Amino acid sequence: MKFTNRQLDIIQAATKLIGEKGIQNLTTKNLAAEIGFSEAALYRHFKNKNVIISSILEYYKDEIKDVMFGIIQDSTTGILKLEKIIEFLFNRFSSNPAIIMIVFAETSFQNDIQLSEQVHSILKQKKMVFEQVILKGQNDGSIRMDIQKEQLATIFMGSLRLTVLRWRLSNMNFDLNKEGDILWSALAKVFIK
Amino acid sequence: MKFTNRQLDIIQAATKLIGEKGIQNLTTKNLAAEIGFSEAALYRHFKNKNVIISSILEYYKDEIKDVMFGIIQDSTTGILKLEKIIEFLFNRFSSNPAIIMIVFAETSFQNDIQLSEQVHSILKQKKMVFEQVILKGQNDGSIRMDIQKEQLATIFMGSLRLTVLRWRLSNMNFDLNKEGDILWSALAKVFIK
Amino acid sequence: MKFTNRQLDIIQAATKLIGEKGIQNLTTKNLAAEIGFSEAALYRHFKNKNVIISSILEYYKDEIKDVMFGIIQDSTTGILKLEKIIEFLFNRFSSNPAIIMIVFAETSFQNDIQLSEQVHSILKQKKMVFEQVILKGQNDGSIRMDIQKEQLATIFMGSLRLTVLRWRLSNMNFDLNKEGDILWSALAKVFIK
Amino acid sequence: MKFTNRQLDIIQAATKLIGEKGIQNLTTKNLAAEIGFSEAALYRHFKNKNVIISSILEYYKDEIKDVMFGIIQDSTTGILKLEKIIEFLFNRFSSNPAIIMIVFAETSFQNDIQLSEQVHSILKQKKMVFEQVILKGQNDGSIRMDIQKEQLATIFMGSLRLTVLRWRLSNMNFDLNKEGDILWSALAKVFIK
DNA sequence: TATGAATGAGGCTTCATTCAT
DNA sequence: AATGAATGAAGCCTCATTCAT
Repeated sequence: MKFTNRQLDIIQAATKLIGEKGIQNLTTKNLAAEIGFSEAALYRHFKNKNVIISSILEYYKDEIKDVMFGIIQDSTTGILKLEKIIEFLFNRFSSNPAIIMIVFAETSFQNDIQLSEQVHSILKQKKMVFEQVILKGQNDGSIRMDIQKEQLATIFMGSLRLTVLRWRLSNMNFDLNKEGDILWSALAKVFIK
Repeated sequence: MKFTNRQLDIIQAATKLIGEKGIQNLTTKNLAAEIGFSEAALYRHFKNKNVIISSILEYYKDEIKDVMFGIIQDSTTGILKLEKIIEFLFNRFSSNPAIIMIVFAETSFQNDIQLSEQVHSILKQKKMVFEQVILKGQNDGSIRMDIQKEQLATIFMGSLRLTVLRWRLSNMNFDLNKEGDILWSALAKVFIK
Repeated sequence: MKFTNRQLDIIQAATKLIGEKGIQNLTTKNLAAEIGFSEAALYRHFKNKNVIISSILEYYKDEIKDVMFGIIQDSTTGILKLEKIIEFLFNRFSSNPAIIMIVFAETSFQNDIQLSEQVHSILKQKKMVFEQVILKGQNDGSIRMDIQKEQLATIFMGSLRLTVLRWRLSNMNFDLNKEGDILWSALAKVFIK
Repeated sequence: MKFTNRQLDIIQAATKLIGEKGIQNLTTKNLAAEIGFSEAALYRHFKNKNVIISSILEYYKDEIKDVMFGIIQDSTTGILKLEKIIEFLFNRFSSNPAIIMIVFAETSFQNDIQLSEQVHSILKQKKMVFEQVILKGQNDGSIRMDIQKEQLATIFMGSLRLTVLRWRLSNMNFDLNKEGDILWSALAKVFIK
């Protein structure tokens, strides 16, 4: 196990707080109150607040990575993998909106060099995964080859992110899964050879 | 004029601070120090800090809007308009990276309802502009019609945003304009009928 | 003239501010806004804020003193003088409630030794006036002699002050003049021989 | 217990500060210094400064109420109750002058609607207690009946308050208990049938 | 493991006042 | 006579963190 139960409690509570009002809402006071114990107790489980944030990032990175690798291995063609991934992600965000602000948190941690680098590294890693999937798709003939995998990955991730962001900003007042379907039917036309 | 000179000084200094380390770096103390006067002096020019942030958002909204409308009217086909816009934006961000964190600041203001709505409204407005441009492109035959303008706008804005974000996170260690060209050649293939 | 016109404007505006929300509401900013000019302008007319407060105290001391001396000389018996005075005062407070907080401001200026002494001196002076009136009443046979003038003055002033205070605290939601009449009919029974 | 020990420390220190120089002297900085810990520590014991003030008011309201009810039940006739009460109050103020500014603080909180109402409500409650005592005195024949209990209460409380106020303004340079006796002998003559 | 108490640093804001124009 | 700009001091409050119990 990477985290103790108590640490998982904290990660979950922190996710909720960030999901509600952004990182500025993640104070030790709010966090302790959300969990239902004292602020001091937090320091039994994590060295400091930055380690908590860092752990949150790791936690969701792993969680999403695991599912994505499952999808990648199960699906046959590259284009199908992308379809399954987008389906999973929109579903995940839809059922747990709080994690959106963490998964797309790149701009939130400029403050702190170490967190900023961690966040950048996670983004690069995700991009590489998508590029590999797209490359396979180009090789298996399901994805067009006249556009480089890097640009297709940018288009895929970028439009996905923006759609999810709009959903958050609208206070989730449209059906994200439906919007995801519509986006995918557009992306599919764009990606197919 | 919408703002006094001193207000423009403050907006510029605030932009710099946010550009460097995010909104958490925009404190009254840092801001006053950046401008070179006392914290109290800020309050002669703006009612409070939220009004400063709000003004920054308005300022860059207007600035970018003006140029975009110029481009929209000058260029002939829809696809050319998009090309000019992307060129302008990458150039703008490249020459003044600080504004990136403001123009893409949507996640930064969840804290504050009013700012959050302002930021959402700006995003919606931008999306509509892109949709109109795309619609014209579809009517003039320069842009494909088998994908709805809304989805094309999402693809356009999303991939543009993600590219710029990666540049920031990489500490601007690649040539944003060149990357913009590459992205555009991909998008062009995607958009053309 | 003791004060210039501009100084009288300032005294009047300050009275209004204090009347509305107490001395804590008398800030240079509020005062300037109330008058309709700049804060800096205040310093053309008064050396500083304490001098303004001091002037307010003097102004109303004089104003009330003048009327009271008129009453004292006009009326015949001591008891009639008291009646006229109480009538005048309740009428004055009723028509201009703002001055109540100034005329009864003794607890407001503890902060500042000089103002505190000024306020004490005004109170002592008022008390002496009432004692003289009562003494005359005792001599002319209209006021009982078995209680010392000092105690009768305390009873008179004290009950008057408390009645007016209650009126202010109730947001002036009863008829002060009527309540003054009722109080006076009680006091008259108490004072008469 | 209504308050923790630390809260009582804070109430006591605040009382002292207000007693010395009025509410304007009750700043978080002064208060923390008086107690001997940091400003931040205050906020572990009270939510904010207004709650501190509110607590002070409650504390002394209760304290005085308890004693007064004891007196009311012990004494026989109405007039005797009044005598005991005045004796107790002058003694209390004499031995702890700081609380005077709190018990007579009605004009100090106009600034704040909630405090202002609290202070008004306390005053009304006290008035009612005195009116009840007086009513009993009128029924048991010890207090005159030709003046309404409301007016007698005003006379009683008003003259008491003014006497105490004069003592404070004079920097306590006369013997308050002795002055209380003198006042009472006057009031007794006034109240007795 | 947990907490109550405490704190230094810093947050935003208002205060009365000054000064050049 | 008046003002716009500025300021040092101070206001209230929250932050992340520590430590003794």
